Amino acid sequence: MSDDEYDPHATLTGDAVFWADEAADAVEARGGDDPLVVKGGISPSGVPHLGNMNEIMRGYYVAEVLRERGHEVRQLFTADDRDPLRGLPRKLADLDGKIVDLGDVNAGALGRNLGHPYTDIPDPFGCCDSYGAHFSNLIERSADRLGVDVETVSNTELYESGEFEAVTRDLLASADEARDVLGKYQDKVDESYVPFNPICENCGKVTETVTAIDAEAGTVDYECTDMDAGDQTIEGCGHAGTATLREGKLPWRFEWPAQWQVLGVDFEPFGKDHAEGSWPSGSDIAATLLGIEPPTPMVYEWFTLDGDPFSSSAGNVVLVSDVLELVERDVLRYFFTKDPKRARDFSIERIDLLVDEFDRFERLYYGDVEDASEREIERAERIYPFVVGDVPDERPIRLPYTFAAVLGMTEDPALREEIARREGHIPEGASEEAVAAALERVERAREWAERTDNQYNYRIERRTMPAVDVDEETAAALDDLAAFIEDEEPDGETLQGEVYETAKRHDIDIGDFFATGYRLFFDEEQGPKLGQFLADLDREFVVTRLRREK
RNA sequence: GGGCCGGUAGCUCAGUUAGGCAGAGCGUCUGACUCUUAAUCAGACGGUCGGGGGUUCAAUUCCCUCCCGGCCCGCCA
Repeated sequence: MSDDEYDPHATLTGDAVFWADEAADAVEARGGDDPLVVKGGISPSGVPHLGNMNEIMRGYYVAEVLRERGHEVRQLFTADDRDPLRGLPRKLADLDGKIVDLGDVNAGALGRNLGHPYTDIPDPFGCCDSYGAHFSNLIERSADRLGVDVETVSNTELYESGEFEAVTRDLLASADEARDVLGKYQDKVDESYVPFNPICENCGKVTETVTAIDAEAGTVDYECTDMDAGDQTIEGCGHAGTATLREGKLPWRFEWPAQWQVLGVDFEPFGKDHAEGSWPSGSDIAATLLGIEPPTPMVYEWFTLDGDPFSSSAGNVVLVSDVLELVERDVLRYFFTKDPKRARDFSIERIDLLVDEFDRFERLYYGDVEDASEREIERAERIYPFVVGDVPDERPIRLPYTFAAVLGMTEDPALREEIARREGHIPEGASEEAVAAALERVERAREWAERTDNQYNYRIERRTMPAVDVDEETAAALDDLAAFIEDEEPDGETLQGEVYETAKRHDIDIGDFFATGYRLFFDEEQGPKLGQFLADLDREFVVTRLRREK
C-alpha cells in the first residue's frame, strides 16, 4: 500500500543537478524549525560496511546543503542497539577495522547471547562496554574518517533514561488503535499483538509474549516464549514476570516513529527495503497515533560490492577504513554524491575507474577539461565543494591512478618522484607539500595492486635474482646490453631502443627477449615499459642483474 | 500473485525535469613515438537507449503493454 501524501520516492524529482538540493527543498517545504534534525540509523549488529554508510553520507549532504542555506542542523545517527542478536555473523572487526573470523573470538559466548540486546552482550574483543558499543564505535570511526561529524544516539539509552517512556506509555494505552493501524500493513497482527517487547528478567532475552498491560503503572506482564529468528528459533526460558517500560523495546515498526517524535527528526534517508514496508506503516503511525508530521523521507538504492550484495552476516563487506587504504577520502565522499535512486556497484577490482572519474570531476570544477558539456560542468561546480569541504585555491596534483600503480613497482621515493616529474604529472613550480600529497597516491595504488593482485602487481626483485634459463645467444645479448648501459649511460628512450636493437642483432625474438628481461627484474612474464624503467634504476644494480651475477 | 524502484556502448556512468542528430571516461582495435610489451599522443570501432505497440512532423524522453533484475507485501534492521 502506498500513501501518496508521504511518498518516499517523490522527494527526489530529478530537477536539480544535485539530489541533495532537491531533498533540502523538500525539508524546507515541510517547514520544521531550526535546529533541523537529520537522522540515520544503523543496527550495530556487526561490521559496518560501505552500504551502511549511506545512512550517514546521504543525510550529510542534505545537512550541508541546509547549512549552506543558513539553517542550523544537527545530524544524528541512532544506534539501534537494543535490538536482539538474531544470528552469529561470520565475520567481525576489531576497532581498527581489521576483519576477523567468528572462530577467532569467543563464538560460544556469543552464541549463548542470542536473543539478548546488543548492549547487554559482552564485547567479544573486550575493548568496549558491550557488543553494541563496539560496533557503534566502529560506525562512529567510519563517519569520522569520512570527515562527517554525527551525534550518536543509543536506543538503549533512550529506553533506560526514560526518554522513550512517554511515547511507549501512549502506545500501550491505545494498544487497540496501534494494532489497527499496523494491521493495515501487516496481516499477521492479531488481537494478541502488543507493541512492546519486554526483556526477560530471568534470561535477559527480548521476548514477544505480553500477557497483561498496565499503562498507568507503566508495566507489562510477560511470558518468556520462543522467538522465531529467520530459519532458527531462539528458545525462551518460560519465565513469567513483570517489566517496566524501560525494560524492553518497541517493535521496529513503532520504534522508528517513536524516534522521530522523541528526537524531532526532520529528514531521514533509508534503504529501499524500508520503502514499501516500514515507511508506509511508520508514517501512518506517526501521523495517526503520535500526531506528528513524519520526517521528509528519501529512498536510496543499495550498493553491491564487486557485483555481489553487501552482507555483514556472510562476510562480504568492505569498511571505510579498507577503502581509504586504496583511495583518498574525497574520492569516497564523491561516490556518495551520485544519484541515490540508482543501484551502484562499488568495485574494488576497478577502483581505478572511480578515481579517474573523480579526477575528471575535479578538473571540471577547476575548468581544466576541454570539450566538457555544460551539464557536467554545472554538476561539478555545484557538487565539488561539498565533496572536499574546503576548496583549495589551486587544483591538487593528481597522479593518474594506474600510473601511480606503476610507480609503486619501485620502493624508492626519489625515483617515484623523478619518474612522475619526467612524465609531466608534476608541474614545475609545485610546492614540496603538494608533491608529497600527490605521491601519497602511490602507496594507495600499490596497496590496490597487491590486494587485487592485478596487472600492476609487480615488484622489482632486488634482493635475490629470479631463476632464469638463458640460452647462449640471449646471454650474449644481455651482456651486450649491460656493456651498453655501462658505456653510454643512456636515457630511457635510448635504452628502450637499444633493447630492440640488441635483440635483432642477436637474432632473438623480441617478445622472448622482453620476457627474459621481465623475468630477471620482476620474476614475471610482463611488466612496465622496460627501457624507461631500467634507465631509472640505479645503474650498478641493472648491469649486475643483466650479467646474472646476483 | 500484488506493489515499489531500476534497465542507456564490453565496463563505470551522464543525459530524460521541458520530445528536437545518442554522450563521457575506461576498455578494445589501429596508428605514431628510431621501439609488437600495459605510463604518452592521435584516430577508429562500439548502441534497436530491455522488447513490442500508441500519440507526434519528430520519442531514450509522453502513454499502454510485456520481459528482466533488486526490494517490499512474514520476522528483523
